[in-house]
Amino acid sequence: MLQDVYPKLTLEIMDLVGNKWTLLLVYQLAERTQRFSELRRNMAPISQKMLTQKLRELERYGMVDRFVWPSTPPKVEYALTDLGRSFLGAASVICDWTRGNVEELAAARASFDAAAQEALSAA
Amino acid sequence: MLQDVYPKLTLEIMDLVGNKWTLLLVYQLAERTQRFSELRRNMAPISQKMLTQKLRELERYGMVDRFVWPSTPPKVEYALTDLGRSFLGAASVICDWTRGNVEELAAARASFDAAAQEALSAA
DNA sequence: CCGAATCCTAGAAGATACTG
DNA sequence: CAGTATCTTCTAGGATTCGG
Repeated sequence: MLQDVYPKLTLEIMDLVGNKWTLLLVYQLAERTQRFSELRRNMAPISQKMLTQKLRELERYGMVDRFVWPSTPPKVEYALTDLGRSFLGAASVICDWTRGNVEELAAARASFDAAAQEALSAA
Repeated sequence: MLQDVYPKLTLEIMDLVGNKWTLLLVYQLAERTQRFSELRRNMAPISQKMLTQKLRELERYGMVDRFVWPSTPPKVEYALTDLGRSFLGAASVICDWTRGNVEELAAARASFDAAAQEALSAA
């Protein structure tokens, strides 16, 4: 039965992609290993707190590796793991789907909103 | 440049799958056309409000069709559109990925949490 | 039966200030 | 440089009530 299998699964997926930054962060790290400050620039306007938090989450999921260079000033690099790259492969399918259907989605929304507007003015 | 293309895209994706119910609802409707009350049973413990809200969203995105039978008592059926089925194809790739890696993800979390715990007790 | 309207709360996310 | 700590704001989501 579908609903016995997917509830837990979808909740797991929400943890992975169900927020504003995670997917974008994975895409960013896919380009190359980056330091914290680089990431912050490239992910602007993300806050320090959010970036730290999302990086920890991804590290916890085994999708990102964290390398600390014990120097002064401190230097920390983040890189995608194999699991992270594997995830990116799957996630990019929806990204591509969305990109391929972005106009159709926009048209559907516009049509829906227009109908709602008309129903409103009819009343 | 990646970050010029994907921010808007990922936000669009968050609208689609970045919440607790949407993905599961699409999976549920993929099985067959269903009435509101059927859906509510099958999606338990979803609230009426959430179900209505998510159905409207999906309808607005052109992924779900809504058929009203003007009878007493009222009867309303919901069905996936072609676009909805197309989306399901893309979304199922992440679902399958997650299902295929659920143990690896759990192991990574356990390992991360154990390390954090150890660091804590060392202090 | 289907769903709109209202109220309420937990947790997500932002802003700011401070530290090794 | 790479965080942590704290405070505030915002919103998703649940509970409940009412209507056609």
